[in-house]
Amino acid sequence: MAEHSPLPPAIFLMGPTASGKTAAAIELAQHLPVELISVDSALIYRGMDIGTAKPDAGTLAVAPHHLINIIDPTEAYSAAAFRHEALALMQDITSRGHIPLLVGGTMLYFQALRLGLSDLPQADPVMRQELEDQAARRGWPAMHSELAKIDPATAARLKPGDAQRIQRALEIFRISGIPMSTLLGRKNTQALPYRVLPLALQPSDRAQLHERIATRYSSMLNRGLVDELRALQARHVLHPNLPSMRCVGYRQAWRFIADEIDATELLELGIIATRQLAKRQLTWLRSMPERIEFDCLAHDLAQQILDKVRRSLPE
RNA sequence: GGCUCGGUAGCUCAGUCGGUAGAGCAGAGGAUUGAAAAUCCUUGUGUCGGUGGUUCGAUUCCGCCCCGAGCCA
Repeated sequence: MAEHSPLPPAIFLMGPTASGKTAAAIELAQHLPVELISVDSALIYRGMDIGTAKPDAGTLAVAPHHLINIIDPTEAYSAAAFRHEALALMQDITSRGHIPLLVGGTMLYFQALRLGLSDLPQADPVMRQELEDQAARRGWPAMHSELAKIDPATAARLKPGDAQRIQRALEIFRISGIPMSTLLGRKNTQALPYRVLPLALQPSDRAQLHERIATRYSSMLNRGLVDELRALQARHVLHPNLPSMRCVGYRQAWRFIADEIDATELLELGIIATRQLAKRQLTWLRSMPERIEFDCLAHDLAQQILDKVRRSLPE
């Protein structure tokens, strides 16, 4: 461990959806020389504002967030792209004498930043389509057996029903000729050159977070989530399988517009999907070592975080 | 008031030709390397509405009662 080079500080503010991350981050930005980087796989989309609970223009003017509104809903993003861009931004911010404050709920992105990613070939839409077509003919279990022949370790790790990961493993092999497990096994320590303060927002009472989620989703619908999606559909060529259209809330709104579900189901299913998202995010958080926990239901959450950050970053 | 159909897991329901019951959803837990707000895995004991009767044995058959929906008066 090279703890002699004084690493510059960085703050991670991680929490499930509806935990009040954004409000806390904005509070910090008003008192400390921080710059915000959004760590959120949904806030990246331009035009997807209501359903992603994106801070409004006024808020963004006061507290600018990097990595918000960077691509159209027709495009795809990735953990690798995030890592690349976030690292560059962190360097810029640090060179300006500021502290990078990474806020969000996409835990894979946080992990990719902190632990790095292996050197894998990037996604190839043509190859994926090919694999998709083959799977449609032969079924995913057959694709899983094919994977078992070329990469037994990965096949053993993946469940035969996990189409997405089986597809990725096959894609990696067909592009590079090397099994995914081999590539993942290569030494690849890309330690993050920052002293990270990992703050985790978790609810002391899950039921209360669930209520907050229900209220918030209901208000998203009142504020025109469905119309927002209609506008996007008019402006772009969209498909329900696009990553953007699989975002919680939008997926359900799509089904409502397609007349598959009624307004009652739209509300109900959207709330359920959001709760399940929060749950998955909490699973990630629990598995993160050395996190500093806060109860996101505390009324003085922002103040607590501010105090903690001040104590941890002696200038 | 009479008739009919219902009352089984938090919800929607299946089922037991009589041997105390199981799916989907929800909830909970877990995995997670270029789609991650994605994708996948694990996890089901509940006075089978109540009460009498028949029976070795009733959630199942019969009687009565309660509750809900519908139809007829």
